[in-house]
Amino acid sequence: MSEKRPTITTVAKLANVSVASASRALNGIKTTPDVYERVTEAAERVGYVPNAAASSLRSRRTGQIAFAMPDVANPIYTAMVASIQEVVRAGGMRLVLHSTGADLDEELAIVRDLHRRFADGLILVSLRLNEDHVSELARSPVPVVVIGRALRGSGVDTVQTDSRHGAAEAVKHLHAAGRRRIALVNGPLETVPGARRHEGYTEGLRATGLALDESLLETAEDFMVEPGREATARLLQRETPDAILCTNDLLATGALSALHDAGLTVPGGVAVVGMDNSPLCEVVYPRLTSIDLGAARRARAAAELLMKRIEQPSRRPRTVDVPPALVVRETCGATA
Amino acid sequence: MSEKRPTITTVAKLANVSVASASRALNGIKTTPDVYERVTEAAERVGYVPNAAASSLRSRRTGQIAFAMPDVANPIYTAMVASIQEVVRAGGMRLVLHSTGADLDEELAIVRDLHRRFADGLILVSLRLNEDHVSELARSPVPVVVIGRALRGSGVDTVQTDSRHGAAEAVKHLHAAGRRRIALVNGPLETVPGARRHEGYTEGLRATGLALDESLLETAEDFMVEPGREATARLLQRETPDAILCTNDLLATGALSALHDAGLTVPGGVAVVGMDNSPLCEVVYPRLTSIDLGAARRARAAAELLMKRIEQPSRRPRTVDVPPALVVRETCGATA
DNA sequence: TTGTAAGCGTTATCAC
DNA sequence: GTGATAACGCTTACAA
Repeated sequence: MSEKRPTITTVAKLANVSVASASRALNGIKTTPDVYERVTEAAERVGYVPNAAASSLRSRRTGQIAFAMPDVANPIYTAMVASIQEVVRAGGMRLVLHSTGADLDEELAIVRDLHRRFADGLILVSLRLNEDHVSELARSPVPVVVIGRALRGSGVDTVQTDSRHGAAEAVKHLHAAGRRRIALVNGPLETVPGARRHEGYTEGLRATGLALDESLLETAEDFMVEPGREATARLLQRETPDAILCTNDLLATGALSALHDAGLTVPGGVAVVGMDNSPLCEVVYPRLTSIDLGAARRARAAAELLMKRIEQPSRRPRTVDVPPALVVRETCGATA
Repeated sequence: MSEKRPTITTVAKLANVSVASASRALNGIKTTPDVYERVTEAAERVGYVPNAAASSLRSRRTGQIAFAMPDVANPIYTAMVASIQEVVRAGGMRLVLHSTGADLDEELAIVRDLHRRFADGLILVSLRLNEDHVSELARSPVPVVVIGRALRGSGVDTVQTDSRHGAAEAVKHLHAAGRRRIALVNGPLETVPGARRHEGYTEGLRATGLALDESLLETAEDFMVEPGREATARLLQRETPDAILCTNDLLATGALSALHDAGLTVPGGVAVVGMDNSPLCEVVYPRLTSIDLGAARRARAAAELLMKRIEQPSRRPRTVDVPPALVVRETCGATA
C-alpha cells in the first residue's frame, strides 16, 4: 500500500545503471541513447520526482527567485508580479513572494535572509533603501536586482525610471491645458519616490513659471486610496485648486472620490493626473490620465537582468532606464 | 578576504561544543544555559545563517507554503494573497506563488510538483478541478487545502462559499428593487463558478417568478474586464435589460463601461450587481453593489487550516463554509 | 544533557 | 560515457 517514495537510486536500480548515470540522463547530460531510454522509462514507471532540497543542497541552485515588494494589494506591484512570473516560469523557476510593508527593516531582513540560500536571486522593489544600505546588498550571497533608485557602488543591477521627470512632465501638461493652481497630493516624503516626485513637481512649476504655493501641498500617510481621499479632503478645506497631481494612481483614485464628495467636477472643475498608469486608470471614473512609469517593462527587465546575472555572475552590473510617458485620458483636458 | 560561509560546524567549533549541541541550541531544544549562551554568541559572531536546503533535506520541512491561483492580476486573488501572506509569515514561513491561468493542466501540474517537496503544503484556488481529480489530490505528499468546491473523498480540507446562493440573492435583490428584465453576464460555463452562478441566477428567477429569457444570457470568454465589456456590448445590441448580474466584479466593471458607451445610465436605466466585493467596487463609478463572497476570510481560513494540518496531519478533513452577503452600493437602487 | 555518527537524496569528481 | 564515491550542511537517533 504505502510504497516508499522512489529516489534516484530506485530508478538507477530499475534501469540497471549507476545513480550517476541516472542523474545525468535525467538532467540532460550526455549519455548513450540506450541509457537515456532506460532511465527515463524507469523514472516514468515508478513516478520518480527529484527531491528539491537534496538537489539544491548539492547543486547550490534552488530554482527559486524571490520578489520583495512593498504591498501586495497595490495593483502596480501586482502587475510587476505578473511580468516577473512570466520570465521566471519561462526559465523553469519558481517565484517566492515577500511583502515588506514598505518597511526598511523588512527590506533589509529579506536581503539578509538570502544567506539561507532559499532563492537563487532577489528582485527588490525598495521605497526606502538608500546608499547607507549598499554594504548589505554587496554582501548578498546571490544576485540582487533593485527596482528603484540606482545604488552606486553596490554592484547590483538596477532598473529605474525617472519619476522626478515624470512628475515635472505632468505639471507641464497641466499647465499647457490651462491650469494654474496645481496642487500636489504626495505620499510620505521620506520615501524615495515621495522625495523625487516632490522635486519633479517643483521643477515643473519652475519650468512653467508658476510660483510654489505651500498651501497647495498635501501629504498622505501612505500611497493608498483612503489616505489619498483624506489628504485631498484636507486640501479642499483650505483651497480649491484647478488641478491635482497625485503621485500615484491609488492616491488619485482617492482624490477623485474626495472631489466627487465635494461636488467638484473632473475635469471640468479640477483636472487630475496620477502616476503609474496602472490598470486602475481604465476603471475609475472619469478615466485617469497618468504618467506611465513602465512598471511591467521594469519588472520584466529586472527579471531578465536577474536571470542573466545568475547565469553569469561576473558580468558587470547594469542599470536599465525606463523613461516615463504621459498617457492622456479623461481626467485632464482643457479647462471647461 | 573571501572567508567561507560559516556552517554549523564553524559555530560548534567556536563554541567548543558538538554540532549536535549547536543544532539543538539554535533550534531552541533544551540545553544548559551555558551551552546555549556560547552557541548563540558564536553564531552571532560569525554571522551564521542555517542553510535552507540542508535543513529541509534532513528535517523534511521546507518552511514554504505554496499558493496557486488562476490569475495574479485579479484583485480578488491579490486580496487572498495578502491574507495568506499574513498567516504564513506569522507562522515563520515563506509564500511561494503560482499562477495557473485557470488552466486545469496547470492546476494538476502544481499538485504533482509537490512531490518535489519544495513546500510543506499547498493552498489551491481551483476553477476547474472536479471529482475526477480527487485521486491526484489524495496522492499529494503534503497537505492541500482547496478553496473552491468541496471534493468529496479527497481527504483535503476545503474552504468554500455558496456562490450559487449568492447569485440567487442578487437576483432577488434586483427583483425587490423593481427590476424585471435581469440579464446575466457570466464567465466560462465549464468552470465551477461559472456553472454554479448560472444555476443561482435561474434559481433566483424561479424564486421571484420571473421567466428565463435566453436572450438575456451572455457569456464572456474570461472573468475579466475586457471580456465583460465585450459580452455586455453584445447583449445590448439585441436587448435592453433593466438590470445586469455580472458573475464577478471584473465583468461588472467591463459592463459599466459598455453601458456608459451605450449611453445608458446606472442605476437609473440599468442596475448592475457584481460578485466578489473586491476593492474594485469602491473605485469604479458608480460604486458597485456586489455579493461579498468572503475572499479574505476564505483565504485566511484556508491558510489556518493548512497550518493546523501541517502540525497534525492525521486530523480529519474539515470544510469551512463562508456565507455570501450582499453589499449594497450605488449601482443598484430602485428604478429611477 | 551531550557527543558520536548515520543518514537525508542529490550532484560532481574522479578514475576507468 | 560510465560507475564508485565523496561531499553538500544539517537534524536526529542512539549511546554515553
